[in-house]
Amino acid sequence: MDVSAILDPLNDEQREATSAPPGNILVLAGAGSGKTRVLVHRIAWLIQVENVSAYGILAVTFTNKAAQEMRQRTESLLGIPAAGMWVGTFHGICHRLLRQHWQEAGLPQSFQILDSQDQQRMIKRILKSLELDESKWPAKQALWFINGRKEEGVRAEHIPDNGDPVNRQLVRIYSAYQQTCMRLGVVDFAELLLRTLEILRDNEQLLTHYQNRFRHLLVDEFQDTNTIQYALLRLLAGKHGSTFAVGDDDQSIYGWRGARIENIQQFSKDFANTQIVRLEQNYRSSGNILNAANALIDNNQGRLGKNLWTNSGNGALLDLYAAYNEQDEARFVADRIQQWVNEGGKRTEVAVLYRSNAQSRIFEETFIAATIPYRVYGGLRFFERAEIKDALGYLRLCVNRNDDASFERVVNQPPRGIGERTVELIRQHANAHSVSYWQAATACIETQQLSSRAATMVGGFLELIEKLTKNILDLQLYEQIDQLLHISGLLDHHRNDKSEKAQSRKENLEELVSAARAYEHNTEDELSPLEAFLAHAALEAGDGQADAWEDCVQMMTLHSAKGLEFKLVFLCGLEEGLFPHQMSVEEPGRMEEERRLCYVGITRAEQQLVLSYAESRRLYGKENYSMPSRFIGELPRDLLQEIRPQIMVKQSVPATFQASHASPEDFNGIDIGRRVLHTKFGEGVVLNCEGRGSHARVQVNFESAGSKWLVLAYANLQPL
DNA sequence: ATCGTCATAATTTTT
DNA sequence: TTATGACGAT
Repeated sequence: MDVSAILDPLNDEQREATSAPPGNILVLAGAGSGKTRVLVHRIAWLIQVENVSAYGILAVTFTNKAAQEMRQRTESLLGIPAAGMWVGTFHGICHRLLRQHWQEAGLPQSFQILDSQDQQRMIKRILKSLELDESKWPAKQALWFINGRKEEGVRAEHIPDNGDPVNRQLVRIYSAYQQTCMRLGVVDFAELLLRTLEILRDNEQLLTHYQNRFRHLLVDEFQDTNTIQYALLRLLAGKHGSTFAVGDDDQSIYGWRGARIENIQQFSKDFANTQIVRLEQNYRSSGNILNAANALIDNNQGRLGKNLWTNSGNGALLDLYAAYNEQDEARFVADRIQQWVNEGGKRTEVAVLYRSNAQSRIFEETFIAATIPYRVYGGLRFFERAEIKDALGYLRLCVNRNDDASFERVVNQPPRGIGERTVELIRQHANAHSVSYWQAATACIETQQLSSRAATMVGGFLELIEKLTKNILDLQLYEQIDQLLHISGLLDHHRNDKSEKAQSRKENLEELVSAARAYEHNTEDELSPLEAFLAHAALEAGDGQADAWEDCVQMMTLHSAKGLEFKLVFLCGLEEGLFPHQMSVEEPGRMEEERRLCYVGITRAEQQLVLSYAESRRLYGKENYSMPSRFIGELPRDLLQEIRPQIMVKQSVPATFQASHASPEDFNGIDIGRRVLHTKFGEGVVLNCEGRGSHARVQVNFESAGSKWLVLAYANLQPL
């Protein structure tokens, strides 16, 4: 057996983890320490050295992308497809189990999946039917409550009445929501996990079967597991399974949505004879960047403890830019990017990271003005777009007449004269008789509860769906969707609209047909291709933008940057209240997560990290002045290089002394009467100056452009 | 049924 | 500031 291909590319610690005897292993893998590599090599080791059948391996990740990558890299290392191995997200794997055991789970065979949008709409309907005031009972809060309880494995009937009327009402909503889901045959994301846990827990035979099958569990991003995912792992591992968990407590940034960093500490208590391996050698960032990250995260309590190191040298210092305002910050970043490109760098190697999405706007505007191509991550994904959801709504209705969410969505889309009044009648009938909208609509027509006009329209819609169902019965998946788009009138609806939006909607619909054509149906399960495609659409929302291939700067939130790396990283908006975010400052325990988020941001950088903050920032229409983020102060001074074009800030002078005259050193040779050169306005003479630090401004009389006040910090004036 | 106006709220996001 | 949703007017 030649194991050199598996072990040779690894360092000692990676090798230790990879080749450990089967058993429970916890790998604490620091940022950039090769955690995916260890997972992949471990799988190869199990198969090639321990003679484990691929059939006995279950590998779990959090994103579809990570799952794909793991499968791909495993197969390319093995040189053969790892047939029979299960690799997927928790949700994907639970979905697969529920499809196979829908009867045990008490689900209809063709159950549908609600994404969070669907779920929220559904909760809104429930709130209405319970006659609750939406301003007093926001759907979001109910959604949060329901998902939170489900992720803890708690059903509505398990929640004790603690006398709190708010709690009581929320439980009532939870209960009504759950009943409706069951009646309609739909499950939400959390339900996929909870239901799976329940059927395994309550069905000895089933549990034993899977425990025997999956003797080897591998988990990526273990620090992100929530209560139910952890419970699921324990259940599946049983007494005889081996669990190989890889994670980094310092990169746990999803506590706010239920991830429990404690799971990583708990692991060695719940999984017998756990061997712990630390991966601390970092292959990504230069020494200075790593030292900054280490120093920062050292401020957190209760860490498992890790210190990243590298043998690739210190590299450049970290840059820190104190911007005057957010525009100045964006301009500075744009300048540095152009400099990077001028020096031969690629734009794809550059990332602009920020705490909240709202910050992207000013960068976008600035980059457009500077003609810097960029790509913003986040936002609506392909299968979440309204027009795509409309089309899928029709298909779901074909598959499941009881899918009220879809019924309501498409009954008047495109508009066919079925107004709110008619829909409300159907809703009421459905609620009163506990039947689906489809059944209610049929009944309303029969009993002539609708006006003749409405009855005709609704009847027409029902027939349309029937006809559609028949028409597409024997077609290929992509033909089914193509038919649907034509028969439903969706395509025409968007075609008739000349607006730019409608144009792109039409293109998206066409893209949907292509997606269906490219979709490979796994014939293993009993689902029809259409049903499988619908599940795929819900479980894997697809990419945001498709145009990733142009060389452009990457812009994203810190959260979405996790797992990525870039040569040049800008970490922007480092201000108290923004990062760390105000909401985390106020809530106890959240500050450490903010710090981990900052740690994640720092460790994205390979060669150069540029930090920036703005002294004043416009937020929600108001000008805000804030202090530099505490995280800046937690970085070692000697790793930082402060960038302040031409001027020096004197911290010792109180702000109240910032009168109209500044001390000469603020202006570094640019004083009244001096001739200066400006890149845009050309030559001029300094007439006046005021302010200090990065607020310092000068009035220059330009020969061609006339007299202007300029902020010295970014005017980039050359004394002549 | 569609458009315009007003109030309101506003981290982070995958499945 | 802005986006979103609810409501009222054509």
